[in-house]
Amino acid sequence: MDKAKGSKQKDVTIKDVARVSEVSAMTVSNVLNGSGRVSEATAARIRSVIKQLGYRPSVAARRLRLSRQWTIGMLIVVEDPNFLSDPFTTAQVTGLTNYLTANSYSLILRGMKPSDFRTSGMFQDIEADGMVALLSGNEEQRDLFINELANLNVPLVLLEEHKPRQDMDCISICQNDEEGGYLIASHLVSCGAKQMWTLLPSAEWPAMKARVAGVQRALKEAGVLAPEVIDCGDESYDFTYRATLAALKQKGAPHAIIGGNDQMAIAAMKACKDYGLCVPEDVQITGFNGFDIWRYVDPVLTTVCSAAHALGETAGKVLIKRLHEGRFRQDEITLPVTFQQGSSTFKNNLL
Amino acid sequence: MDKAKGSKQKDVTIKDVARVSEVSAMTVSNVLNGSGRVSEATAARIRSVIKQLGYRPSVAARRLRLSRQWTIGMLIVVEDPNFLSDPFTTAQVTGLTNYLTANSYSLILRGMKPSDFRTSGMFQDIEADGMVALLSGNEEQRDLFINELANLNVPLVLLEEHKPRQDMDCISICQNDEEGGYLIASHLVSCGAKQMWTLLPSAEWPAMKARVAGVQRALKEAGVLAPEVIDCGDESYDFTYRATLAALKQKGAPHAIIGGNDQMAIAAMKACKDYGLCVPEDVQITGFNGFDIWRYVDPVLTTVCSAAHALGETAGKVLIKRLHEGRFRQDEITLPVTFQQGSSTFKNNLL
DNA sequence: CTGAAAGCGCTTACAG
DNA sequence: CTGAAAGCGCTTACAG
Repeated sequence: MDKAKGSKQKDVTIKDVARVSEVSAMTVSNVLNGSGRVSEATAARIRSVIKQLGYRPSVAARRLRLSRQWTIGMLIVVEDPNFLSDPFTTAQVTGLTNYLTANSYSLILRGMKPSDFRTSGMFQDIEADGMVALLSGNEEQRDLFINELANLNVPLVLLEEHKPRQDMDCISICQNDEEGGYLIASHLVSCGAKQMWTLLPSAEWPAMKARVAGVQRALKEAGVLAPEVIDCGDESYDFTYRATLAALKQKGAPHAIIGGNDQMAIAAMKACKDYGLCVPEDVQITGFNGFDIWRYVDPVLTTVCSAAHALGETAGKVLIKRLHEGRFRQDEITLPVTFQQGSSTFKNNLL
Repeated sequence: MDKAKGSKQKDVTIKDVARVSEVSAMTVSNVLNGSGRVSEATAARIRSVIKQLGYRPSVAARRLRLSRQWTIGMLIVVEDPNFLSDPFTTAQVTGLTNYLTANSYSLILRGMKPSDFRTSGMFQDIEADGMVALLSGNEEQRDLFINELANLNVPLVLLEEHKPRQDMDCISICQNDEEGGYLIASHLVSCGAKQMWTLLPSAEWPAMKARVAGVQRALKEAGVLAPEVIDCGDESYDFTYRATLAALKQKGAPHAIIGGNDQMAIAAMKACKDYGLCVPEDVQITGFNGFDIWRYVDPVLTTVCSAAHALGETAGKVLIKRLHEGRFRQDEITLPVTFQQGSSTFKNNLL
């Protein structure tokens, strides 16, 4: 019955191999795991029986015995049900997965909306050796998820999010978004912009907040007006386009528009064009992230290249290290970002 | 020692709950699984002990006992190490993951290059109840992976790939790419195009091949010249841009360029502009897939909307059904695609 | 309504 | 160099 239900018909176990090889199960186990001493003759015989019988060890049994899963869970919390639509997210997932695969770990992937939070017990079916989380939503919502993850009692890596409490078995891996915002704004100031907008989604991303903070720092240093925040609702093309167009109509064009990410910048660029403005002559525009997409538009976007793949890879690296060493060595790791000049801003960059 | 290595300190087991509740372990199990009859008083007591002790059942133990994993594996084989960079891929992953999560299954994700194929035993660490695969590479390479997956002895779903052999416990889930190609080409013919190029990556995607076949069918029916295939090397922006520009210089502009997907069409559009051509006046351009990206460009791309999310969701649906029913009911499912008029082609569509 | 026993497939000490 | 025994944490018949 259970078999008919689609479970593996894994008929051959270590005992079968042992019987046919005329040894004990534990000798087979020793051959499999290289532990203990087994004569080469016996080992060779066992190996051939394994091949002949098509024996494959049960990882479920090994997991139970060793209480290790060789599995890392990744949770992505975003409003968009298509939770992988942002290339910044996918690059992190890819970086993590590639690292884990190379180190014989598996990745369990799960996406949720901030509002999907239920009371307790959400991830208990995952049973991983560690968790990696990429969260959006307001601080309260993110905290709920972080607490829930902490309840799992496994090491936790927070991507683009600060570690909330010292006593947690947790590390934070960020890129220097604040610096990125600073670079962008300094560049714009050096290009003569005095009045700027920042385009943000309503959903709170810690990364976006940091970018804005960097922008503000640069403008303050330069003695330029703080940027006006345009809330775009969600960060989709349509919403951003409409919000930008509405703002243009209401307030007239600023000197520069700082997109929360490349996609938003591109939507804003289209809105500017449709409003009759030339980029960069009438209004300069910048993005953030620097994936392939920034080149799809004309003029090519000035942006900041994110270390997304490296974020994911680093997450995997520190997590596996943590699993071996018993604790994280740091509370936070920050990866650098780099400024990328395009044609959507001027080039008389004084930096 | 093992604990220090980062395994869960799951100290409390079903036995602990049983002891504290003053019942046997199996009564606790009955409460947990709703099976068997337990008096409401006992059940309530046990539930409160569970909460108080923070007991969480071991899924590893349950898996071993039941020899079911509640896990589906997804394999993505692409040349690009950033194996989630194509939105067509991510939408399928998302569709699958969302469906699985809603049905209490987990998704294990793994990406590989076609050339990463090793001899046998590649996925044995995955131990899932079923596998879903999205493959690229030439037919021979894809066959290697399919065979390897078949060796796992679990039901297999092939996305955008035909089932190679009748006797496999396997189903193929495709969208009607051929029809999509047909719609695109018919549209272009109705818009006056007589000489066309198709832009393809060197890597073989079954989906792309089907699109070309549809294009050819339409042109043949219309008595128009078969399209010229421009091999772009890989499907990245840079490669496609350069290949298109080189072809323009060598052969002059065709009436229309049919991109293998939206990204390639956008790169080609940029190449045409840089070559001094107007779109669509001098050359019409079409994409394929219709994710948000097709709107990022100016003019907006004429394309075909793919059912990517539905492909992934359907994969999950038929797989879980198969797990319950013991066999797949069909060999293949084909989802429809829809034509999407943009401004990168004319609109005097006679269809 | 509740329990004692067996067993899922491994690996880890401990003997020999 | 090799093996018998115990146990990882569950659930499934089978009794009572």
